[in-house]
Amino acid sequence: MDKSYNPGAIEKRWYDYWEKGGWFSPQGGEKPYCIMLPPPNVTGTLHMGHAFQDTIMDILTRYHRMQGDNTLWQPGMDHAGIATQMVVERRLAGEGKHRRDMGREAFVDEVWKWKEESGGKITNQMRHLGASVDWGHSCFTMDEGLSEAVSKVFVSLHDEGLIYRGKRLVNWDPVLHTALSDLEVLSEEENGKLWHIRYPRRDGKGYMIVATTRPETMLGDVAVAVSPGDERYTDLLGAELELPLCDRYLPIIEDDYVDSEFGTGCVKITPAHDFNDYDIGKRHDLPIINILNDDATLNDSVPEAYRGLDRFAAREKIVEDLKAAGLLEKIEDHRLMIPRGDRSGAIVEPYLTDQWYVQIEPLAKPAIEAVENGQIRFVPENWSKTYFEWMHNIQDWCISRQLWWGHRIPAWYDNDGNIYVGLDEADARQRNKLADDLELKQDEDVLDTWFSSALWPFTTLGWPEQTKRLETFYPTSVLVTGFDIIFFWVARMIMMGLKFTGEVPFTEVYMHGLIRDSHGQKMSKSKGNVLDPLDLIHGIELEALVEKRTSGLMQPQMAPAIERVTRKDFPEGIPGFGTDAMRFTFASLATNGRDIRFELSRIEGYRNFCNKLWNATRYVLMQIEDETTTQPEAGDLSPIDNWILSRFERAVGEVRGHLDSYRFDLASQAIYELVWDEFCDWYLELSKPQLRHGDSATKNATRHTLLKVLESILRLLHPVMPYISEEIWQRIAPELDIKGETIMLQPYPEPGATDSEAEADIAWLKLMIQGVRRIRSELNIPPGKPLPLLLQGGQASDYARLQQFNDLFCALARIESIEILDDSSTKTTDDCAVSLVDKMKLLIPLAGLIDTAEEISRLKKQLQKEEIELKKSSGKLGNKNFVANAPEAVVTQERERLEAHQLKVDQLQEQITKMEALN
RNA sequence: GCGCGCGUAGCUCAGCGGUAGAGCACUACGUUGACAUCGUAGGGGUCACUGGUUCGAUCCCAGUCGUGCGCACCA
Repeated sequence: MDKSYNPGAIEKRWYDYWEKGGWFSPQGGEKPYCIMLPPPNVTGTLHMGHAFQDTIMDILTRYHRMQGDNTLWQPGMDHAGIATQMVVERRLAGEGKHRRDMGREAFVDEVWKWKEESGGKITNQMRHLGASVDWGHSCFTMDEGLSEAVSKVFVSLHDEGLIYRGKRLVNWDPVLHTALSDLEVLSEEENGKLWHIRYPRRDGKGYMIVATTRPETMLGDVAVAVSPGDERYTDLLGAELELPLCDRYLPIIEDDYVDSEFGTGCVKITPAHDFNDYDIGKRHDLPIINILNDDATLNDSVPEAYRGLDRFAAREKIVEDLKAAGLLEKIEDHRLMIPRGDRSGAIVEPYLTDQWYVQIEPLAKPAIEAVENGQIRFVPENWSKTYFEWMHNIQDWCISRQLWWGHRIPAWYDNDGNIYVGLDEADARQRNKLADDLELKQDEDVLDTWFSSALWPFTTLGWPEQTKRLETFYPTSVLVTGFDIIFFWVARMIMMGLKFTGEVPFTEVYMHGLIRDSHGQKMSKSKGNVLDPLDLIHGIELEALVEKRTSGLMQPQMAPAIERVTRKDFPEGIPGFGTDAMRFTFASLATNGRDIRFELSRIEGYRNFCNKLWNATRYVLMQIEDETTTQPEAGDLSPIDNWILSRFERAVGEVRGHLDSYRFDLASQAIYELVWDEFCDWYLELSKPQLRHGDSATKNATRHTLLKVLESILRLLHPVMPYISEEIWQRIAPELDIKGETIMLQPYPEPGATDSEAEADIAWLKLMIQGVRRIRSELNIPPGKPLPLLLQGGQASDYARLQQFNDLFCALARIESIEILDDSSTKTTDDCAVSLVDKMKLLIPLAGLIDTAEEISRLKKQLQKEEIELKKSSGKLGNKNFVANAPEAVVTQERERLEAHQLKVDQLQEQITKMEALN
């Protein structure tokens, strides 16, 4: 074995080996266990969030597979309508082409080509991550089968009246020329203005002043509203206003919506371009005047001077014209919420169009109940509140998108505009008994990507066919996802799952946090702080990293700032840490928190952990090299063997408990401590004198325990660190006559019996060794210098243990001789450094070694600490209420503490007095 | 406005009604044949603040301050 761990050298071959072995497919077994991969966008690449999520899913998958469950991790990808169409359009733009020139069919062909090219990147990344997904059944949302399922669901919902088509205001993205659902619109506060405009009274008796943030919409005004009972305006009711710049008159109406306190207390009403106004218009039966084209230029219903102008150019001109006409009262600065499309970033317009909707309330109700009654459990539990909050206020879902890439809406129109829905055109004709020669034209629009994603848990398993896979794995076990798509995806899967299968799609939802950079910033290409998981695995030079982060930016002017930060954060670039170190890092970061900061120091630490394990293995292999190691008799096992075996059993219980409760941070910590703090720091060190000086049975037992514990640790670790565990296991398992092609199908450790006696023994031994080491270190006695030791005041148990562990103790503490001082001893201990283990004093003669003054100051420091603790204890016990009310065990424990501290204080004082007398 | 979080060691975070923990960073010493990607020892915290409940609060409750996120919003 290499002297240090080199992930690059080992990771490659194992993934191929596993995949060729076919072990990623379900292996059978009584209990099914299934996780659906949240399908990544086929045209993207995996970012740190994906890698984190995939690590968690792979841990769960491997954990359950090793337990013998019939385990499936179902992979696949999403066609990501808008995002993908944008990517391909941008690529075409680079070649000077536009989709409108090439036509729908040719464009969609282009997208498929790109999909083939790009999709491979993600599978490649997942392979490097070690993801044990069932590649053989990988799905794509636009696959034939999944697409048929989409049509079937659409038709079925339509038959039930739960899908309808309607003309109403939607969020319109004027750059992408499509409708968006509420969720795809992000509103943020921005600087704007509030224009106060004079609307002249028709009777010539002055003005009413209305305030607006979007003056251009005045061209679509149909009324001015005031608050009912607003005394300023009561005399105006029934009067009319002239709409400036237009040849129209507006009624004055009263509506509760108006807040008389805000602005001037009157509101211009533009039903075609504002959601609130739309409602008011309906209440008052007002006309609706749409003034926009679908690219947000002004249409022909506005005065000629404004036609064809972009909405913002129109705004400027209108303000100028109002000013010229003396109708602009004032302009104020104003903060307001600006809605933007989440993909294009364009300001979204409320726009009157025909769209398809899902009537959501009937679907939401059972979905709410499923979480209320515990059929679905959120982890952490709190997320159910967010879920309920949204579900209780849910709005109908706009599912049509004016795009070319996606599932075409299965609806056809005749020349009179009648709508016929069916699985395909023939089905539509048949269902509606249409003549074969009736001309039909399919709806041009496609469905929201999330419509097909909502069906993912059952369509990937074969639905609507009642396949064996569907029967076996549905409902799935757990959904692992980020809270940012709880509405987009989680809620919709629950609704659709219940509707079409009658069962929940999953019984648990584990919501993980969001990976941020080391400064707590969300990672994004535009901020230039993204990390490619592969770069952490393989490493990347600084220059390449800078190039990667600054190329292809939407805002190229950000490049210098990005470069500066990158050079500061990664002055040396990124060394390759390997997949296992990265996975362990992700596991250790998977706390219940929402934000997760990713720092290089963390992954570096876990790379070192890999090296530690690697070298522990080297040690074990060196020990067994020229020996035959056999299963020892129980009686041959020494207390240190029984100790490490017992510690292992405890760790197994902890790790399993943490994995079962999705606490990957605690699980990885438990493994880390077992490997490093117990196995390496203590057992390996204790095994050395054992293997050097023990009899042959002891040596054999020690060798066997080294192998056994290491082999078991590898199985415990495998779900988190699949590569290094496999690599080492392949070398260790044969030594124990364990047969098996791979560690991934070996049984996951189950907790066995612990040995509290051995644990107590070794705890004592550790205290003894540490007592001596502390004296050495604090008095600057070289670690290698052998020392004589005097013992005083110990109990029978101390001396019994001493006898048993004499050699180990002397070896690890570097003690050359031990003398026990009984009460009759006259030997002076005045000039000894002292360390306390329970009631026993460990004394090291200082003659010629160091200055007694140093020892005195060292002892005084310890004394101070003990006195503080003593005071705490005696304070508690002095409180009558504490003694009377606290549980018996707590009081007893406190009394013992008091006694122990008192003893130490006495002993330390005594020693200080003696030593001071010497000076 | 409504909802959900967070504030613990220099940094990043666990913990949680009964002596404050980890990793990294820091200090001192150290090449004893697994490992310097290391070892040994050590320093470092009125657990944001104020009240309350309790024998006992970092933990439970109320409030304050700071901070983050989601949803809905007044033209």
